[in-house]
Amino acid sequence: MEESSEAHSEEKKASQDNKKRRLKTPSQVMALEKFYNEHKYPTEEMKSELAVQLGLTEKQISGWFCHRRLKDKRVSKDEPCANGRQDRLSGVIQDLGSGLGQDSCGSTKHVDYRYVDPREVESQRLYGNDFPAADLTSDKKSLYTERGMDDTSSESSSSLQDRLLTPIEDPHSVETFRYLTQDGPIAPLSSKGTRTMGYKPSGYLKVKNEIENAAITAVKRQLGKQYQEDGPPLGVEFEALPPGAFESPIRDPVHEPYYVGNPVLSHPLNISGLKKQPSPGSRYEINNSKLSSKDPYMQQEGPGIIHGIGHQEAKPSNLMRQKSTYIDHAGSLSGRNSSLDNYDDSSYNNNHHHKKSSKHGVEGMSSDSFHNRFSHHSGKVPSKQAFSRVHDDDVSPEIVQRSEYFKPPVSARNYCEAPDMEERGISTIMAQEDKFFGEGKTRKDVKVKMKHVNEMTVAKRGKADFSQQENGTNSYVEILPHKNNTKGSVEFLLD
DNA sequence: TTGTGTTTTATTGCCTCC
DNA sequence: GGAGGCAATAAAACACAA
Repeated sequence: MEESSEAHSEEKKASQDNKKRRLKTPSQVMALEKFYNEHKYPTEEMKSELAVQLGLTEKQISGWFCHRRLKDKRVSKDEPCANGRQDRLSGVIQDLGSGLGQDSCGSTKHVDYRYVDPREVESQRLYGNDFPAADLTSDKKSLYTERGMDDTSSESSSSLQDRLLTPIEDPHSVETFRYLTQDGPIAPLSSKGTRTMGYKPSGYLKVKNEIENAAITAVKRQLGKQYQEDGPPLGVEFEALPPGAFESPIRDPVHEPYYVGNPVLSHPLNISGLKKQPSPGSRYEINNSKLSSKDPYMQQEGPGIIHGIGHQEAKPSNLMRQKSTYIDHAGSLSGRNSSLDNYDDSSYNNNHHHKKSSKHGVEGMSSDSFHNRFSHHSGKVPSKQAFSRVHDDDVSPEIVQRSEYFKPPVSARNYCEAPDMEERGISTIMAQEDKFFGEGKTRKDVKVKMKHVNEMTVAKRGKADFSQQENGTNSYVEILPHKNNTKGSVEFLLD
């Protein structure tokens, strides 16, 4: 009797919980944002898969995307979007005067010149594979600009944040694209989506060149110097810049102290050292060693954090301000030894578990389900069991440990997750992030730290003082950003 | 601790397209 | 007519200042 009534009450409670508005977990939001970056208009199949992945209903997914688009639009509308506004990604001053504006995820109803039909853009992405070889190269470039343009939006919250990453993300998004379309489950599934997504050089592509020119020009101007045609290749480990790699400066005393583009470039040791030979006994090393055997991704590159932070730094400080909440994650980076690292699982569980409704019962994702889904799965929707979702309170120590790398910037509002992260298993990040958010630390606490880090990095950039990097005590936050910048703004510039 | 403002989520209605 | 999307609205969750 008691049991039944108890069960009944629980059922009732669950039912009420379901009615109640429930916040998406950070991991869910992250996954959604991530997906949103790739597909602003997901197909039915995508939605359902996403729903399965995240333990949400399709309705919720649809609603979320809908609101997300609205948010994008709203934000972009709020933004004056004046010509020459700075690209949040790379600090590139975009030439909006060319008429390319930034697409918000905008509705097709809007004829605002700033909007580029997202569906069109997306279709181009989806069919990137179909591009002529010649186009592919240029398209790679275009992707950067596209994203840049595509990023108008979200100043606030996640959208902006992730978009800040886009340039860096882009190179990977190309890849993402590949797996999404070639062997990923998405493309084959998107019967509807693909149906209307034939590639037609219209809209954005029409003005692509203009965009590129404007962006490149802006970047060059910002850098204050020009690369030579045979400058160092980007996107790879940099050797010391060859003497005379640059042409004479473009008389901009203000940027004089800067190394061209990215100071880090001139300090290859910093990058490689960071990536390959972290200080002995460092957390990174420990994690890396652990990861190396299990996570091939981690072997390819440094922690996703690297990129994430870089994005943040690339972002204008005024933008950084907003939604500092998520920046906090990055902040935790610098304080690897801080208590932030010492959170325990129970905190999170206590904080969040009680809020969860019984409907889904799953907040996190299996450690690599998301990633696998959209990258390696052959297009078949795995069974639910296959996802073996990680319950919030079921985050295995291993996962948690692995995730520590990504602790920082993955979040809805400050989506600084690196492109790597995207490919390395969002779920891993998600698990970690959920955990992170769940830890007893308040966002406020973390925020302070992050702020500090940001200020440091900004100041550092201004001074072009890299001595700290050389002393070996540098934090990821301090160095990584530069690398990001390199990839984000310079790479495409030179590419 | 509380009040207030902001953000996020859910719902509903209308519109457009197929 | 159904599906999908946008827009408006309400309400919950959250952040923050006093």
